[in-house]
Amino acid sequence: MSTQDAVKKAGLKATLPRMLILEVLAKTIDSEVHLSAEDIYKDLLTSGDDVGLATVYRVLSQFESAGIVTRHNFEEGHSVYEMTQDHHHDHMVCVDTGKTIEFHDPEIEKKQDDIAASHGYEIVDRSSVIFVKKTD
Amino acid sequence: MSTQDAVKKAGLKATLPRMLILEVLAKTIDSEVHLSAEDIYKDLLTSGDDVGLATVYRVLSQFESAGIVTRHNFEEGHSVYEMTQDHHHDHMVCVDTGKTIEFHDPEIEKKQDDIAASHGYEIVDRSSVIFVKKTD
DNA sequence: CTCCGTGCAAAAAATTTGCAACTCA
DNA sequence: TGAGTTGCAAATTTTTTGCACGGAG
Repeated sequence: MSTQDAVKKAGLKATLPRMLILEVLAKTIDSEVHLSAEDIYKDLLTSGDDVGLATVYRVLSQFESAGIVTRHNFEEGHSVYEMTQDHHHDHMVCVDTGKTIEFHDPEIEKKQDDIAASHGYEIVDRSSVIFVKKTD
Repeated sequence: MSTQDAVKKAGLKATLPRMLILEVLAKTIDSEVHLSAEDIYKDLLTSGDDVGLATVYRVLSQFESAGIVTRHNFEEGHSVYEMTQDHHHDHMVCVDTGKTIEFHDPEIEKKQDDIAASHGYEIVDRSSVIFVKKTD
């Protein structure tokens, strides 16, 4: 499914600002870098694309509702976003360098499912962040 | 160790505002409720204790550095705090009711340790939040 | 023409900071 | 006493909202 289709499927018009924002996010898909609204805004300005910051926030919010992007609140005073990927993954954040590493472990998820079930719940979303530092 | 000692050990004076803030947090230790700076501020005002909101923020920040309290960024636009407990635990947040359930699983932590180690890292902190809803 | 979307500016919400007054050790 | 603390107000930072204009069908 193209990004245009994904946007239309969400009941949103495939407008230029929206496509531009998706492009910026798409660039970081493999780099494990997560962008804030401000980051995306600046990136667009630098590229000569005049998109308002309010629009970036509005679009990200719409995309999040549509499941096109995922929002994270790691720890700073702002949210960061990434394009939603097929496979769920957790994050390892280096407290010294800020580097992010994504990982996935079926066993951990299975355990979490079991624990939720034992309390009468089912999981709708997960957010596991491990703060790490290089082993000396 | 008394709360006074904990504060002094952190190199902070055991002042009235600090003790009051700790008391408010202590009340919620068993309820699995997490308070925001604003919550604590209002609680104190209601009790007739005039502590400035800025002081609440400053003190919470100092307590967090000292390891006396733990800050969480579940998902809203603000942080919530709880007194640091001996045993690490993760959180299950009900998306419908906002209820929080704490749980702990050694196997999950072991797996996380292994994964971090395999990347050359060691874990300094964890934050796993599972968003759930009641099974139908 | 109508609706949806956008930019801009103002508003909110959350948190931090400067500074004079105050307090605990 | 005097370094550490506090309250208040002002400043920041992040995000949301109101509104008039603009573009696609």
